[in-house]
Amino acid sequence: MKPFPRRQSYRDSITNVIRRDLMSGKFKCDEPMREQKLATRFGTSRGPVRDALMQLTQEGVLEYQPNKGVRVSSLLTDEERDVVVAMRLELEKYCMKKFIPIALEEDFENISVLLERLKNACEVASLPEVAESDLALHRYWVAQASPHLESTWLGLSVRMIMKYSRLENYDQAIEEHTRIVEAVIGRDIDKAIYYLGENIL
Amino acid sequence: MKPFPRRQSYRDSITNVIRRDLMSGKFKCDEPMREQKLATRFGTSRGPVRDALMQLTQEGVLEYQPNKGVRVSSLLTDEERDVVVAMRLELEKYCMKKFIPIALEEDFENISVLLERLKNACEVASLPEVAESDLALHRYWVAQASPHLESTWLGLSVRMIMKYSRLENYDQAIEEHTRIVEAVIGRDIDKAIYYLGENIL
DNA sequence: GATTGTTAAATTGTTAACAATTTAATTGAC
DNA sequence: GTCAATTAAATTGTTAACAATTTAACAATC
Repeated sequence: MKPFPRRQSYRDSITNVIRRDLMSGKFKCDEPMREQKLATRFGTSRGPVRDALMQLTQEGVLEYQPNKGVRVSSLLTDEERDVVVAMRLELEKYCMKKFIPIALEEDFENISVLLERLKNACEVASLPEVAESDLALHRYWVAQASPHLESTWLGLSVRMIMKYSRLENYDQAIEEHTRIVEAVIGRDIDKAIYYLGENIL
Repeated sequence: MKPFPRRQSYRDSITNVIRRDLMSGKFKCDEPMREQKLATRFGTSRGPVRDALMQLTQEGVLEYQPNKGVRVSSLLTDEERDVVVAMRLELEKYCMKKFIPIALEEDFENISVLLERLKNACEVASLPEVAESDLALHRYWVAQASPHLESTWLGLSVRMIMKYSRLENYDQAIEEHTRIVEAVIGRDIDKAIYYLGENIL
């Protein structure tokens, strides 16, 4: 028996931190991401940093050029964003349809916790926290319904948020997500999907 | 002045080779991908191999578990595949709409070359070649219309092909793509999108 | 002053060695 | 013989050094 199951790998924690920084606009667009600089910041070698940068490149928030490293990806056009929104909605609707019938009481509890976290973040008005807890909530039913498509979903969602953030309207965010969660717990698929459509745009 | 512009990095070439192997079913499902084994096969160290495996993980064709490496991802369910197909079609329709008005004569020539390559692959009845040239053709207008969404498109397309390959009907593949290309060269957006919808499913 | 060529610095690409973890094999007790 | 604990092997995670490439600085030429 092990004292602790395991800690999150450097790769993942670095990826998450950088992604959060990107979503909260900490880096300018087209700004190059220097491996060594990040490595010293995180207190590791360049290896895990390279892994993280690569993962974020695949998610589409960074752009890679051979021998030149990665830069912050230029934002989607409005049209491209519309397409991304449509794809994400298609995916998430499917997951919701799948999730509600198989959800357990435990799932409802977990979702409630995530909703509370989102509310707190909104009240503190901390944009990066709001973005993260928003994604964490949606991610829950995606992961439960279709782990295969979780990474696909993440890529779409992060880019959607980066392009234009409706998140800044905190009251609305709370209201929308409360409605969704209520519908989920009431196992009302149609209602849940409807509110999802109002939230994802 | 350099003698040669530059060769493709190990990372990319290894990624492409493994992806092709995966699409042509060279690896069994759930089979673990050993880094050292692949490294010796490609004559490199584990570094570039790890990069390639990570990229394919993000595309969704491999699955990663911390400290356990990656395995061939289990196939999508029929339902999941339907969702992926819908998303890819949404994306590719948009690209086609965008591409046709801005396409140059040069683009038409390139597309024709890609179509010929596909025809040849079909006549030789080489599944991996067919899959690759099929993707290369579609990829062309995606990359031209929206480089931002190219990697998103690639992930969806590869998984779609892996799950169930209509490609084995070679005559049909030739016919479908010939129709699409003709519509593109005739700058007939509606027709191109229509045939696209018949091909992507 | 602008342009080209050359050198130096910075950055990424790759490698091999070492650390940590997981998996397999072996041993020992019952 | 079965099961658990221990050891050994295999595999992944991380690091630091080196190679290749790009970028910047600088000098030379016109």
